[in-house]
Amino acid sequence: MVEQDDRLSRIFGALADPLRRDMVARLAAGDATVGELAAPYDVSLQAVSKHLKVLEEAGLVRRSRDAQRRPVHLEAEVFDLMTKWIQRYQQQAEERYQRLDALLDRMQGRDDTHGTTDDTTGQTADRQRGAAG
Amino acid sequence: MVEQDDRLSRIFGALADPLRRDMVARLAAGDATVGELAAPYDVSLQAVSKHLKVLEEAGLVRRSRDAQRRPVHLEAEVFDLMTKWIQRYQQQAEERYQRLDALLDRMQGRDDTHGTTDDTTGQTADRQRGAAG
DNA sequence: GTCTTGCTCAACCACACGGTTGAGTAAACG
DNA sequence: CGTTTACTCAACCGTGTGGTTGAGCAAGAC
Repeated sequence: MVEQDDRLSRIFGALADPLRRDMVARLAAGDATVGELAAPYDVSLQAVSKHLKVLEEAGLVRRSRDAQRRPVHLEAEVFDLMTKWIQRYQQQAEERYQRLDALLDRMQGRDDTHGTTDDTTGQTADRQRGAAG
Repeated sequence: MVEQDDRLSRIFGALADPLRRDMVARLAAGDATVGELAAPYDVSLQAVSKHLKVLEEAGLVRRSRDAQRRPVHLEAEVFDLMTKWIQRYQQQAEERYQRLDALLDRMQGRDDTHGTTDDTTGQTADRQRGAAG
């Protein structure tokens, strides 16, 4: 679990950089060499190589060997890991809204104690600490 | 475009930290105050406050006011932005695989010279497709 | 062999990040 | 009023990140 936690951190961290995100976008269209990836940008080849290392350590990319070239390949499966994480909490939040709406409806229909809308979730407490991912 | 680029960087950057990801997970279950969020962790309240600022600037979270308390609320819509970004390139990569597969099938049916099979994308290609296939 | 190409590794530098402590602020409580 | 609660802001500090240049290495070209 902690292992995947670290993996997610690497993945999100890797995609936090616009240049790296750009590279991922480019690689989605097809494999490319380091030089080709570096070409559109105003940075050194070494910098691009570093970025690729970050992407590789995050498991987003794989580097192979072809003579003196280093073709880079996008590892698309990693996206699933992110999507799963996101959807989990997105769904949880949505369900909470639905419960909140239902509660508000019921209160309006029956009683009208007072208008403080917050605190309706059983107050801010940690009734449900299902954290960790 | 650039504006959203920056936004995505902030979002991914915010989620690159396991503690912040944990907070998001907690907030998906319901709003909480800073103190409540800080409680489970072994860091100072100031550190947690800083983390919340990062999440806020990424648009993942909103802080309001309730007396001296600062209830934190998860802004779930942001997930859509991420999901869109991910799915876009995920889909693009998958389509590429399908095209590649189709090409390889056609070649096996006709000829078997595995010379320059690649280049279906116009980029430098190497025809190794190991993982997600 | 030597040269060139395509890349990585190493060292360095400025700056951002995550943590700390200490001080300050806003609202409730006595 | 002063105290307590709940927090933010400011300053500092070690470490990580993104950039640079310079050196080195593997493989094809000559």
